[in-house]
Parts: sequence; structure tokens; C-alpha cells
Amino acid sequence: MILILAINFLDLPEQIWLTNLVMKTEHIKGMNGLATKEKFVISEIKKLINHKNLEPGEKLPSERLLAERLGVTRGSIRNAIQKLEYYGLLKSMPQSGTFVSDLERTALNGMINQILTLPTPDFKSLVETRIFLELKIVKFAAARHSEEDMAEIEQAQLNYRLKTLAGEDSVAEDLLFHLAIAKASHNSSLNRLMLSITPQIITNFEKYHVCKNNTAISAIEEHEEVVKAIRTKNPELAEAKMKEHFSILYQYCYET
Amino acid sequence: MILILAINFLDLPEQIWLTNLVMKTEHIKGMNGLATKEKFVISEIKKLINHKNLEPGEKLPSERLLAERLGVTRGSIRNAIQKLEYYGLLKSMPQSGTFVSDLERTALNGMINQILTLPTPDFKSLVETRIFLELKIVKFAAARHSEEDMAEIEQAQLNYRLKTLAGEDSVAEDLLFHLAIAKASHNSSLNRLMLSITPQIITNFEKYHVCKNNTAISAIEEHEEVVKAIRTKNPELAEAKMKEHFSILYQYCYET
DNA sequence: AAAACCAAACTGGTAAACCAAAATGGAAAA
DNA sequence: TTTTCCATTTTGGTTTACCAGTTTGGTTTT
Repeated sequence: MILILAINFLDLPEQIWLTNLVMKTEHIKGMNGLATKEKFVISEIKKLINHKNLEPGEKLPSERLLAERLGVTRGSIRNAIQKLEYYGLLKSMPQSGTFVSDLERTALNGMINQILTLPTPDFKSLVETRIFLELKIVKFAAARHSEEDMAEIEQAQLNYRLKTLAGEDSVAEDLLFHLAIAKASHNSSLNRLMLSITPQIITNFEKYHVCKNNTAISAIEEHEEVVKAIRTKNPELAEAKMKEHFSILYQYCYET
Repeated sequence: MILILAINFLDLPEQIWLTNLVMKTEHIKGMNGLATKEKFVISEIKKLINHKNLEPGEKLPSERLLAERLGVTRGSIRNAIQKLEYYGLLKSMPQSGTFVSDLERTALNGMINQILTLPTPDFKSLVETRIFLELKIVKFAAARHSEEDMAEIEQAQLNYRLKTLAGEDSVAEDLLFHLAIAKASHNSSLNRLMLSITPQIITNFEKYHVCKNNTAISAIEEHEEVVKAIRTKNPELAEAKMKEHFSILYQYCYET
């Protein structure tokens, strides 16, 4: 009954979802906000694109020149360029130069602004996103999994069951179970996103992981239901069962 | 009529979704597969964790020693460590050492395996993921947006309308419109994911962008509907209208 | 006059040298 | 014997120097 309530909770009240949680997000490499120096360099490059006659598609000043002009080291310039390259705004060509992407100046400007103001991910966002991703991933997995995928998922679930019933800590096995499903979704992009946010949750908020010891026994059954739904290639059922599974996570987070 | 069909298409047949598309994914910095040398180093580190007596939480050999042992340069070691650090498996401490994360050995092993076998994102995955992300983002935006968010969205839409009606290329304005919605979702994690996959689609597959010139006029109306739904704080309607908007993208991709 | 060519300089990438902070271990003090 | 402290070593991070390809401008050749 409470469980059903929690499931419904997942669907609707997006305004107040997890709002009461403490959010002490630590420094996470690769996912954190920008360093102040990096920020400075990026905004200077932005100015260069806006105010100066630096057309999209044109070549940026050399790293050395840029470093001298802005009064920072060349490494800082390279860091900023790498960041902007990650977001597709610049493109470095070896032994040639760094070129600005062939987008409109307004688009470049807007994207740089968003990158500059992008806040550090908070715990609420992370959990929310993970649940959201996994619900879709399990649907894809149910529809697209191969025989090998299915075998890996079942093996992972078997490992989890054995470890849990033996009374040992099974956090690792739980994680691998969820990752096996992600792999079976046959969407490399989603799989990558899943891989990139999972460790942030696991590492920094171990107490909020899905299958806490006291709930691990019931989680076995929930996993089993998910596996069954995947095996019978029933996406809707798989999603529903995964929702049930995550309702435990939600409850646990909310109560502590 | 065709439009409705396309919308329904978005929901169910996940097995054959976009399967006919050509997928020539180019080298994308930060999102591509691992370089061979990087792969080698990572798998060596994996061996170290598995076969050697290197417990989770313990300290890795120093970068210099590792470089000498594996016969590669120290930079390659640093690259691999940085990658693994991004996924939360390692943690570098300045002037101290690099430590393996405090997960079970089986979890570390499984995650490293997934990272090693993660394929380069193909176009199908990217588009699929983007649509999926945006449908959720617009729901959040409708539920959570502030006054400032709303103003930014409407300004972006106004810019798009003016540019399009003037007969000019409005790809940039369309992009900014969608990014404004992402910002209004108040989920920094989702916003980040959105920012990271958008340029990959835009830059490498410009011909597949949402609002192609010939469909830009109708896109104005679709955008308008989305804005209206967000303004009235109606998540379900917003999602539905965004679905309509993306059905054009789907059609366009599918037909070419 | 136009095309081909070549060398100097300029580029981003990479390897080596350097730095400051943290760990380490032994000696001195209690 | 235990604790404290300091000098040495080791560490990841940073700056510097070097490298191989590309660009470029002037020159030569046709």
C-alpha cells in the first residue's frame, strides 16, 4: 500500500520531488563546475567571438598568444579549449590551430553562457536523473536484448542473490545488475550517460544506494520481477517493475 | 494524420526505431571511444586490481613507476587515470597518490569492463536519447520554471520566430530555444546531459537538426504550443506538444 | 603572368624538468 | 617505551622545452 503510493509519487509531483534532501555535493572530477580561472578564459574567448571580428569557422589565436594576452599559463588555455571542444564549440587541429565551430554567433554565445552558468549537480538532480534513465533503459533492454545480454543479466542477478542471501554486502552486485541492463539497452549513448552518473551517486552518497542491507532481501524479488519482464520482452511491465524497485530507494532516501 | 502516426511511432516500436539510418559517427572529442594506448593502460590497471594484491581503497603505484612498468609515457598513465577518475573508480590526491575507489573488487572489475567495451555513440542512439531527454525536460520545465526562466524561453522563441519569418537560417535560435527549456527544468544533471549530446547531433549531423528550413514555419507554431503548455504549468500537455515537435524530426530523418 | 616549389616560422601535441605539499621514518625528547 | 618533531623522500600537479606537421610568403621556373 505504502509501496503503491510511492510508485505514484514517482509519476506526478515533480515540483516537490526529493526537495527535503540534504544536498552536500562534493567536488566530483569531470562533473563539477568550472574552476575560476577556466571560467575567466572561457568568458574571454566568448568576448573574442562576440566583440572582435572572429567569425564562426575562423581560427582562434594561437595558444601561446592567448596565454600571453590573458596573462595566464598556456595550460589554462588548453584546459578551457578542451572544455569547449567537449561541448562541440571548438575544434583543435594538430599543427594547424583551433577553429570555432561553424554555428551562428548567437548560438555560440548562448551555449557558452549556459556552460558558464551550469551549476554543480546536486544530489536531487542525480537521483532523479538516474531513476528516469533506468526506467527508459529497462524498457529498451526488454525490447532489444540479445541472448548474451540476457545471460549476463541473469548471471548478475544470480550473483546478487547468492551474495545477499549469504548475508554479505551486495552493493557491488546490485550495481553490476543495473549496468548489465544498461548494456542490454543497446543504446550506447544512454549507456554512457548511465555510467557517468552512477558512480557519482554510489561513491558520494553510499548510504542512498538502491539495495541497502535491510532492504536487500526484498530487492532480490524485485530484481527477479524485472528480469522476468525483460526475458518475456515486455517493456511496459519491465518499466513498472523497475518503478517498484526504485520506490524503495525513494522511501529510503526520504525517511533518512 | 501522418503526424499522429509518427507520434505513436515514438512510443512503441523500440526494436526497429531509426534502424535504417546511416550512422557514420565521426571522432568526437570527449565522447569517443578510448584510444588504443588508453585502453591498454586501463586494462593493465584492471589486472593490477584483480590479480595483484591491490585492495579497494588502497593506493595505486605512482604514475612514474606505472609508466616505467608498462613501457608507456607518464602522460598516457595520467590520461587513463583521469578517465577512470571521471567514472568514479579512482581518486587522485595531490602530493599523495591515486587511490582506488572503495567499491567491491567485482564492481570495479565490472565497471572497467563496461568502460573498455563501451562503443562510440552512433547517430541512432544520440537522436533517440535526445528526444527522450527533452520530453522529460519539458515536463520538468513546465512544473518548475521560474519567472526568469519563462521570460528567457519566450525571448528565445521570439528570436526564433523573427529570424524564421525573415527567411533567414534559424538553426541557432532553435537550439537556444531548446537549451532555455533545459535550463528551466531546474535539474542540473539533466541540463548537463542535454548540453553534452546536443552539439554532437548539431555539429556532425547538421542535416538532421530539428527545424530544417522547409519545416521551420510550422515549427514556429509547434514551439508556440510548447511555450503555452509550459506557461500554464501543464507538464503532460508540454510533453505532448514536444512530441509533436519531434515527430517532424523523426519524419525528416527517416525520409532522407 | 601563372604555376610550382621550397624553406622559414608557426602550430598544437608531447615528453621532460620542476615545484610544493604530503607522507615517511628515524632520531630526539619525555 | 611512547610521543613529538624534523629532514628526507615521494607524490601528483604545473611549467617549460622540444617535436613533427602545417601553413605561408617569397622565389624560381615554365
